[in-house]
Amino acid sequence: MVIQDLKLLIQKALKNLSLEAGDFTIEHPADMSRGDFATSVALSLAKQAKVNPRELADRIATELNLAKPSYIEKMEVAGAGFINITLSRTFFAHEMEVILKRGKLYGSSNEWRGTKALVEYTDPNPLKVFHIGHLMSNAIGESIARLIASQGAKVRRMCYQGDVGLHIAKTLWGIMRREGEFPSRRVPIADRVAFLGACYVQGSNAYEDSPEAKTEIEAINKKIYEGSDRKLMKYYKLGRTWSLDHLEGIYKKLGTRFDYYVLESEIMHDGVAIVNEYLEKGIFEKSDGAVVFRGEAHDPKLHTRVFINSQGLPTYEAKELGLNTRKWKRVRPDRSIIITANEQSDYFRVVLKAFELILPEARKVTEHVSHGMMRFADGKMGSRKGNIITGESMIEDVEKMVFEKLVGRDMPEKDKAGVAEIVAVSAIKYSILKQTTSSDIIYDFDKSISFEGDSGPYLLYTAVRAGAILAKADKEKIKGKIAPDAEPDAISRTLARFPEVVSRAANEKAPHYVATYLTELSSLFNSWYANTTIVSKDDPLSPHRVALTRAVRIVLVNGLDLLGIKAPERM
RNA sequence: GCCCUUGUAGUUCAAUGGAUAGAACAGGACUCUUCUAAGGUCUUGAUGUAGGUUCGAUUCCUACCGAGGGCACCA
Repeated sequence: MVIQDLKLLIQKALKNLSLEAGDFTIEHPADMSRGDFATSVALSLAKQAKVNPRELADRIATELNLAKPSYIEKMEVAGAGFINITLSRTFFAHEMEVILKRGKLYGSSNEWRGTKALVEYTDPNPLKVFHIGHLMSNAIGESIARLIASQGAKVRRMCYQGDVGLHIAKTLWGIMRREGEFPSRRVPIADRVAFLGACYVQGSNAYEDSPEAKTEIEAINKKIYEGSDRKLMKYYKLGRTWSLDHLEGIYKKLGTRFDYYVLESEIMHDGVAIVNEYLEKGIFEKSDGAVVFRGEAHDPKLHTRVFINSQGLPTYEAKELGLNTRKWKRVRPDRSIIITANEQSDYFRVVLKAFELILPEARKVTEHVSHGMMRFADGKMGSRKGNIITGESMIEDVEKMVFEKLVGRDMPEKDKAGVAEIVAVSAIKYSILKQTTSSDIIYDFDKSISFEGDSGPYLLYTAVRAGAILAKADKEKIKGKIAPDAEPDAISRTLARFPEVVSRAANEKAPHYVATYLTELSSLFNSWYANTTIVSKDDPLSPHRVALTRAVRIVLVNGLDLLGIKAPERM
């Protein structure tokens, strides 16, 4: 990448001037008209050199210009002592050719080559609804997986599903209360799963409101752990199968394919064994009949957590140890990334500290990436009210809204449902991925998800438009051809930055850099589109414009793909 | 009480320690005989408070104020 070359160039110039290079950065000027790159190295070195920054910048610029490579148009001093660097038109002509040539591969690199990365995300619970948190985890995890894969990492996706624990017992308690209503196989799967979700709500409310119910639910929990009650196990296994089948449909819609599925029930015994083993070694201790880990003994910012409860059952903590030990044994990743909501951040700090004492080499490669929660503009949606917006209902609602917009569009009726799904998923995913993953998302139920402006559909619309232009160019037999002497415009300059944006997004596990970038590119393209006739038989500039349009389309589609968003042909 | 995260236009979000803090939505004014108007053009408007570090702070540090989350047998 150019940026590395520039850095070397500047380092050499500094050395020739006998200046200590130190750590300096090369950035993009806020205003593109100033140049493609800028460095403030003169400003930071001025003090050491005991000269005024402007003079120093002049000296550095002069030195730089002595060995100016051909891909640079000019390097000049501006402002208080910035050195602005503008790349040459041949550079951009070449870069545009690279985009057209690499196509789908443009933006990928081998920065992460040799790294095997395991990404765990989504993590829904069978017998419970797929809620918005799972949607967020899925959107973010999928995008991070794609980003690091694009940089050459070998990526494995894992989904960890909680099929044991108190939440399951709550659902089963509800089922036992409504045994007569238990749906048959003839009922559509979505309705069967909705029944399970309703049973969970009932059980969950009862658990909090009634001490008797609480005791009953705890007893059910124990029975499931032991597998002792035949009737209970029948409903449990049936419900679990339905849930998992149903979830599979959601993953497909969202564009995720997992390489590994791990159920809590598969690793909980491992978790118990690990805790018991290290209980003897003194890492865990008994307290009030439970087995706990004293986090604060290792780090004052940590706290005590229960790994095995006083009934002898593993908590989420013990299972987590089982899971991560299995990851290490089965997959042996170089990077193990776990994506969950930030309400689990402190929990993970404690559990990972325990894990560090048990399997240090595995802990070293494990990191927890937390994302914010989705909150609602019109007050919180309490899960107890039963009228919560679930991940599924959200997709459905948005799909309906998109479908309505499609009425009267020049498009075959049979294609509309598919397009509505793509557009709806793009709207939801973009709204999650456009902002820093760590902060909460405010979901305004009245406005719902915008299809205008800074949105997923805006990006799709831009890509579709570019596609329509290319189709027209084909029809009129205008072949795209980059003009080597074309004046580089904001679009080409922006296009050429794509690989850098992707690399940064991957390294920082921050998809929003890509989302923001795509919106900026779309805005530039739409503006250009509005006052430029791209396809025009008589215009000698047309082939260049068509080629540029193709490059825009390639980058948009590639960028959307990195966000886990499909681009439709029409919309 | 302690810990974590977080405070930027009316609202929802951007801004690898750099130059004039960018968008979108909402409001106002325009814009389809032309490649998809889910578009484009113009327009009003912001860094919680007080210090500190720095040539330079929205960004780093400290305190305060506000918001969200977490802190033993849920996940």
